[in-house]
Amino acid sequence: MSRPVRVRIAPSPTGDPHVGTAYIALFNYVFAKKMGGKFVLRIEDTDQTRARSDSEQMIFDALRWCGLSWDEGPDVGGPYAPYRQSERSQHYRDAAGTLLEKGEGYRCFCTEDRLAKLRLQQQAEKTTLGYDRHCRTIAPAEAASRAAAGESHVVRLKVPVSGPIEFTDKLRGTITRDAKEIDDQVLLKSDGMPTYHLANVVDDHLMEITHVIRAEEWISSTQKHVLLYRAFGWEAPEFIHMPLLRNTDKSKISKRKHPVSINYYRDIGILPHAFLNFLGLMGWSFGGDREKFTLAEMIDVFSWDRMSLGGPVFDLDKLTWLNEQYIHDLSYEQLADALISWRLNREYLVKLLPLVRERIKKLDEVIPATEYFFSGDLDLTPVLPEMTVPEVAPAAVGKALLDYVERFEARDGFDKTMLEEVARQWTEALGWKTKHAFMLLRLATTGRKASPPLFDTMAVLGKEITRRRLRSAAAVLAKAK
RNA sequence: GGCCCCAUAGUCUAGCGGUUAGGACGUCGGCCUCUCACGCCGAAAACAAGGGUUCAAGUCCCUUUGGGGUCACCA
Repeated sequence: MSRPVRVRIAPSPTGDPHVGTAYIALFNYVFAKKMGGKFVLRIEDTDQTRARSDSEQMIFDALRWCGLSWDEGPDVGGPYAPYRQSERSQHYRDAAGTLLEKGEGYRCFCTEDRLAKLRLQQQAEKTTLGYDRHCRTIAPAEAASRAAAGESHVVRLKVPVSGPIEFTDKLRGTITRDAKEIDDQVLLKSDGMPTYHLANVVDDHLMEITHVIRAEEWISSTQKHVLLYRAFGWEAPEFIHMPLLRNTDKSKISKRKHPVSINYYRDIGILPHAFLNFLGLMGWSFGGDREKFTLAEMIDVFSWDRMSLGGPVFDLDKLTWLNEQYIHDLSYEQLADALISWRLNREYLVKLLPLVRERIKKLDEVIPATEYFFSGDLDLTPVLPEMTVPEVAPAAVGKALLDYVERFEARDGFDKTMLEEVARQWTEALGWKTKHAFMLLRLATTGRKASPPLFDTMAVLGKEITRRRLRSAAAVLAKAK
């Protein structure tokens, strides 16, 4: 393959900027730079039910904070624009039309209800799961007229009934699955939007992506993508599936068990270089016992044969140690700058001073009064005895805290109005007295019985710190007796 | 459960047929020191199991076990 190297990171704007996105972005970036190629950022926002309005910008900001930049993307443009899938609908509709014409795809009119029943039945009979190809035999002309009459439908891929489908993964060699294990994947949803499978193949082809570097979780659907390239008559890119970052229990890293937002690491005072360096240690090694290295050095020596494939556990202790090394290397001037760009700045002070001005009599009181605004994790031991709700077991109190987190996670943004609204609904659902519920939140988020107004405080602390403190409190309570 | 991926200390990893299995985090001990931290020195700690192949296996092959992923009109 002599085409110029083009790789992409394709995050979905469905929540907070994910550490896995940074991880995969890093390796895409490094490989692109190593090969003198281009690194593209493409937003995969085809799921309108899950899309969050503030998510896309947070992804840009978070990746830039890491020190990664892209040659083409929604915000910087480029020769293959647009880079937002929601703005590329016509491409996917055209592609689906092509498949229909070629007889490689077909319209499916099955209702969600029918599919749900089918799934239940298959579970009961313990037969292989998957679509039963009910609509595959409808004559194309009939299907076309039903569609023209406005009947709701999707477009599915006509997967071969059997036969081995294989592809080569650069890190793992040939991976084979039999077509009979693969069901007829939905390509175009009834709302006219493509699924990931269609969109990524169409876009990777149109954007002339040469190497698809993505997480291991995609391995099992790669055969579908190969089938799609084949159906279109397009050359498939090379596939490189990275290992998955893991929780301490080895499962795929997840927000219930581990901080996954890049912003969390930023907010607790991890330096971007340390963060990127640490991600570079996950599954990859520099060689020669070297653990501390810059992005430029990583690019310089980069090679895929230094990858190991066991899923690496994201170890906060080691990240913290590495961060310490970076901090100690900083000059005092640089450290001052780092602190200022972190939280010791006018912007943050202006945010929190409205909460403390009435509470101080002399300037010297501001630091002690706001200490928890500048901390990551708190030591809750001193206030643990206070963290009770009458008639409720500590473990249940902890669970309730988790429930509150779930509730605000489900909402856009992170402002005091939303936080209070959610808290009041939550309190009511629990049947607790407001003063007990709110004191609990106060103790968990500030470690103190007295604080500025709770929801203002949470808003200033930010989502990451707030979430982490509430989860930590829940964990402590779960262990309490 | 079917299919697929993976497998060196608690964790991140080096190793690419012949090593006393190396480094790092963490843990423990000591030194340094006005305290703490840093730093330095040291210790415990690993090739999942069983079969092959080979003069020789952590390294190659097979099986088992274990872990993970995936089975959506989510990505």
